[in-house]
Amino acid sequence: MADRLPPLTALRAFDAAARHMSFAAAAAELNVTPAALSFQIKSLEEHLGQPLFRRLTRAVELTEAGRALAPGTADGFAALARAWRAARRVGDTTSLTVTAGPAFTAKWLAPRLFGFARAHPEVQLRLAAGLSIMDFDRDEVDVALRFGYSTGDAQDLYETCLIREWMTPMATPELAAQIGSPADLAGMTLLHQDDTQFLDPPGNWAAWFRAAGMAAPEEAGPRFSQADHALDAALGGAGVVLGRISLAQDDIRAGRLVMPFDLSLTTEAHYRFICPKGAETRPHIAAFEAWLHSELEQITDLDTGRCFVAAADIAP
Amino acid sequence: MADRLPPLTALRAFDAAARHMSFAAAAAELNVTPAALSFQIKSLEEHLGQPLFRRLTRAVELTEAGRALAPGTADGFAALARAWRAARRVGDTTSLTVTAGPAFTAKWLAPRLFGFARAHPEVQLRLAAGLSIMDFDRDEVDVALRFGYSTGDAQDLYETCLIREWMTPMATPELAAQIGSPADLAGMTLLHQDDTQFLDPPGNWAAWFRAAGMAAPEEAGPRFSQADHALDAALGGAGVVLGRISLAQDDIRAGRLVMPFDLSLTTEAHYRFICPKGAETRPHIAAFEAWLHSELEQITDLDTGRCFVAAADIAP
DNA sequence: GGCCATGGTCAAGAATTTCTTATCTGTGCC
DNA sequence: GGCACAGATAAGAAATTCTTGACCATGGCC
Repeated sequence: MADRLPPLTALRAFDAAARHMSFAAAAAELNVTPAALSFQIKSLEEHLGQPLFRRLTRAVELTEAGRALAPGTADGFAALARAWRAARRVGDTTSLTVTAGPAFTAKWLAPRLFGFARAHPEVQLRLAAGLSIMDFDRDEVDVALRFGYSTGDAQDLYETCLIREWMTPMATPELAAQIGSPADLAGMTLLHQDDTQFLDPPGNWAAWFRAAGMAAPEEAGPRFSQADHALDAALGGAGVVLGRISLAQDDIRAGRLVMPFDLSLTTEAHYRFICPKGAETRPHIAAFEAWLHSELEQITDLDTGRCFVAAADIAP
Repeated sequence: MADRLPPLTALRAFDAAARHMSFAAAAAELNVTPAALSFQIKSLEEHLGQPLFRRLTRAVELTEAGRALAPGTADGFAALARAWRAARRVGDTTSLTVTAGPAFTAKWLAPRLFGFARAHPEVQLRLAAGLSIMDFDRDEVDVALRFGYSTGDAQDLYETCLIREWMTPMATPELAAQIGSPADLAGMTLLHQDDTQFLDPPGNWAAWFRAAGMAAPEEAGPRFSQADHALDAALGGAGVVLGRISLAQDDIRAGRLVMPFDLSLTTEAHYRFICPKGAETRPHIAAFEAWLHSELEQITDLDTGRCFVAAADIAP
């Protein structure tokens, strides 16, 4: 019984007092009179059996017991507040926070967001670019768009596949004019990106050259940690990139980049739409998913006439 | 203001209900009637604006909002409970939890604990061997004994130096009989330990040989992650260990190990007594610290007649 | 089919907690 | 000395939380 928690209101009063190091300020924060706060602290100290604050003449300071208690209450109430915000978000159909990788955000999502905003003016969309965010409650995110393999072991997640990705060499029209056969690439600057490197099998130049039936030239040329930077470099004429179609779509259609070969590398990795199970039925999330699917469908035009080789089939 | 926390009693009721997935069981845990619990949940749902549980015929299940809230409340209340236990511990003068490294626990602390228990029968001592434990509140530890450098930047810690450590070759009397000069060691099995390796400069065989004015023989021989295991191996006649005097004290006095050379390596690293600032005045902690100091004083006998070289002075 | 046990809900009044008002104390500062 | 400040105390008021003693729906059992 001695381990059971003391009255929570008293704990909260202590937390506020410890944060402000002032009973008066804490009382103001909690919208109560200083007298009430003083009473709460006193009752908590009685529960504990020893004082938590040392009352100095016009300030208070924590006793050792108070110092032991304060960080934990701060953590505890912060966790409760975060949880409560997460629960409130569930009922909120006016704002929608989406996290996606930086490359996809820059090259695909951001340019199209205006379309979604026009179709759904009632929804306030917020983007959080980054790869690491994955705790929906903690990070206050509603939807995650991720490139990779479906783990399948996430029980409480709703997950759908958005598009099948494929990769092929891409370059500016001027540069592409000098390319006749895959062998020509050996003499050119190849741009590498790290973020398809982690795939197994990796979707990199070596894999593409194997698919083309030739040995890969020595690994050289600049490396980029983000695919969009590699693509931007190619747009500037810096070299040939093994581009991801999802990211390059707009540049291809606009003629800023061309694909000199039909040969395209496919991979088991997909773009996936992920949200907490049950969230997919909330109207604004359902609307966003539907919009994504309809927008991404257009990408399949570019599939026609291409020759696909799966990275898994040509693994060394 | 919508972000402000709802009534905490209601949150706690929800937490219990979510953990048990049963209102009746939650009510029993909190020592209230099911009606009271039902009322609390309902009031929480009103605060949130949507239901947290779906009431099935003879069970309840969480809604999406409930699933978003539940893990956070569990974390939050666990943090509060931990903090409260930590605060209670401060007023408790009957039990004392000490953490020390595994080697020091095995070779020095544990054999002497009986003496402390006899001198202070009112204190219940608990040992927690391990190197990683350092959060006094989180891990519910009162005192830590650590070997290493004083960081000095820990504002809210009380820290005193227990002993100056030194190292010298040690072996069984039989094995030591074959050792005349440092050069003889080259042909023998040297036992290595990893836990003085991290020191800077490291307190290892290479350093001792440098101090002895000769090149270290090739790094060979068994390695131990814990110093007490290396010492135990030496006691079994497996080889020569560069032993730490604090750990070997008893074996040296008993004649189970001998030190064939006067040459001893000292280091800037110390054994330190560490506790939260202010805790050092609590009677049972003060008693323990005093006892440690008086016990460790005896070790200085072994200093007489030895030749000390600081590891820092002979760094390569 | 009827009955009972189970698990949750509701409403009213009781009990307890929590808050306010008003007054008081000690200390530093002008 | 007197004032302002920061907190403490006491008594009564307000709010909350709880219990009692109903009720309801459902599934299993005889």
